[in-house]
Amino acid sequence: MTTIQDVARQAAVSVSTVSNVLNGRADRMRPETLARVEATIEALRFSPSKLARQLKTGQTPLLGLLVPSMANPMYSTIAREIETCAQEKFGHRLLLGSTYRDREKESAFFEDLLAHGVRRVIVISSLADERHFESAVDRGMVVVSYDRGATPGLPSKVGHVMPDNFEAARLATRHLIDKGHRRLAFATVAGMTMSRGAKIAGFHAAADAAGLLSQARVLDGGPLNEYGDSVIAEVGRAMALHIARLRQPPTGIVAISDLMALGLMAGLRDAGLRVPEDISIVGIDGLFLSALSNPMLTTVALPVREMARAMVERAIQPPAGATTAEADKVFAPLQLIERESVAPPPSASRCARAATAAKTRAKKGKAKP
Amino acid sequence: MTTIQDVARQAAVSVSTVSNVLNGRADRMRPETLARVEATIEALRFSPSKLARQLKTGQTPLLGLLVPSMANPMYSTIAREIETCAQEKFGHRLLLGSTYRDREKESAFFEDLLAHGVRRVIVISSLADERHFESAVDRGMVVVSYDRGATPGLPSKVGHVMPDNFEAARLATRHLIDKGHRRLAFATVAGMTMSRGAKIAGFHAAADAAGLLSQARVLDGGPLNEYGDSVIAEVGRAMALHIARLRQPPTGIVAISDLMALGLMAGLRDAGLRVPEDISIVGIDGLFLSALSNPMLTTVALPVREMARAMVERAIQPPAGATTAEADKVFAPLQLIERESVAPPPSASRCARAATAAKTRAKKGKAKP
DNA sequence: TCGGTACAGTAAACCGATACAGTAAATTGG
DNA sequence: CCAATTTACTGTATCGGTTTACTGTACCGA
Repeated sequence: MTTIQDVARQAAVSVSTVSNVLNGRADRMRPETLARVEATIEALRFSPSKLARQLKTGQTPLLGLLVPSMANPMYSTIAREIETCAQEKFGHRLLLGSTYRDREKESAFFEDLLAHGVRRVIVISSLADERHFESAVDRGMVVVSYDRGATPGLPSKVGHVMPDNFEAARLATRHLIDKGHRRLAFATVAGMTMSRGAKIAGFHAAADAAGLLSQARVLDGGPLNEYGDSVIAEVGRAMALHIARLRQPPTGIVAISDLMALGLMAGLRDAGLRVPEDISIVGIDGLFLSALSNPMLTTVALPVREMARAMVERAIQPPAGATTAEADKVFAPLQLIERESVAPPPSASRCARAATAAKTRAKKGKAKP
Repeated sequence: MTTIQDVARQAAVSVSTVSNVLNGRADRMRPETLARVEATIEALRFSPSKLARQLKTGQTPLLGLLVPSMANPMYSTIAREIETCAQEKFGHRLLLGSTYRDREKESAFFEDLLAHGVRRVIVISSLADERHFESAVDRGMVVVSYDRGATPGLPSKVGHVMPDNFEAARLATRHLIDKGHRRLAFATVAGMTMSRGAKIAGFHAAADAAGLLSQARVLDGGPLNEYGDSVIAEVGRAMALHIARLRQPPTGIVAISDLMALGLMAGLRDAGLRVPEDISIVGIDGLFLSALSNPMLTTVALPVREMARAMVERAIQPPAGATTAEADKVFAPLQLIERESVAPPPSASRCARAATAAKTRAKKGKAKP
């Protein structure tokens, strides 16, 4: 590899001068010197080692990104937006890691980033405490966290960006209510996100506003296994079987995420129930994949690109004094995308009929008369 | 940040000794010195700067990974396997980039990697020529490419790992033929992968073996737009509309990828055709998402983990003399996963009936009597 | 007692940049 | 005309490690 010394020698100037050229301090030299150095750089196809530069300046154009699993389409979508934004606006590349929601892996990643000199990280995590983030901040890192709020009252050192989860769930739930549903459920998974609470609150708020609180229940699919994320759909699938066996199953279900909704739909079908005729489903996320399902999933789309931009900006250009008490950035522009997975609930009679039919079909789940 | 000097001072030894401890040269010192240094490292929570180390050694524990788009579930699945393997087996982290199948972005990424001192890259690309890879190899990089073969005859400097695409397509096609299909099609997208050719050949080979070559056609959905990848499904969807309008539509379709298959199924449904009753579909990839579709997609699963492992190994521990003529690594353990999207073709009479029915349903595509 | 060999550890050059202090020559001012 | 300033550079310490060559003992056999 050609170095700055090679350029200096070739152009018959000192390395300092070459360095000045590289760093845009052209005012300190004659135009002809500048031209000569630039020509030499061009001729030698010289590109300064970011490494050596970083060792001296302590700055590296790298952004760490921690996700529970890249194989989860929601996270890979966010990751792509983050990467594009970081790259195009700030010339940063991405150092990516999957944590499988494991504290050890998460800490190890932070240590590695520190050792690599990376000082800005965006983390999507569900772990309850963020002390390991804070300790990283103490060691000079800028940390931005997605989809978790600061503990109220406690000023946090890490930035927080999240969608308006409360509103998203409320919107989804109200859509169901507007279509006539009375028996509602919210389908979730233990420990999946920190935002679970806000979504459940939104679900309850919508139910309450319609006087349906007593008929609104939260269904928990239990904790995720190690491979964590692509597997959420399987949890939804299993939960659907449980739902189908209920004496009074809900007629409208809000899923914590699109992947969960997709799993739920598959499981309902396994159980011989039809969506939306027997049960309506609405997701939260707005994955492009949810437009491909059968029936096409009705969902509340989150402003992914905007949130990605906000995270990157907060990570790379932290506002002054950002490390002390800082308001969470909440993104509101939610969009309910009405597709096919929601319909009015079955009438009482139809409902009974459906239940009978379901039992007949349950043997081998081809949902056709 | 604490440095090696801090440790040396604290432990009352020279930095060389600390360095020796760090690099496992314990034989050069008394056990008690070793213990003292180790204790100090522990106490100071010292972690050597990978940066400084790399500047000296020229080695960095970073692996570059270039994909067309992280939002494509197939690539994010591969990426996850690559990351896990690189991390667990070699302690390498991933520097990830999306290229959107753009030559400029691809070259820029290589330049950046070089400047960052990263010397090993895995690239998933569809660009026709790999000259920019080769030039990177000349500058000291180890490049491994997925899903493209070396130009036969020309010894390549880059490693090649790929599934047995020919066999995958052949398997998928034969499955259709075994189920009684005669009118076959292969659904693809222009420029999507370099492996298109092998898949088409496998498709033709299976058709030929059954004497069906004249009834086997290749359907091309045209080139992808800039956002490239999550959009393949949309191409499939559009293509389905075209297929539905054909005078003699195929009864069995092999899709170049699962995402394409998913789009095809959605589009066929839009057009009022039923899968598998009217048309059977089989995908290639084995995405976990394809188990969630309705009907569940029959697909040929690729050995993702094994391929990921091979790529990582080839990138991090290149065999001696690997830069000269090297055989492509082809992975054969393919698995046909039979699910619901394939059934025997409609009989002639049923077929006509279906066509009529399709027209009736075509207004608003609720595929139910 | 001497030369040779382990042993235990150190000093210093080096990796490729940046940046600050310094310097020689040209220009300016009074 | 000479000191002061500006212009246009250069020399070198520095970032935080690794590594090679070297040093000073202690021990050994002859």
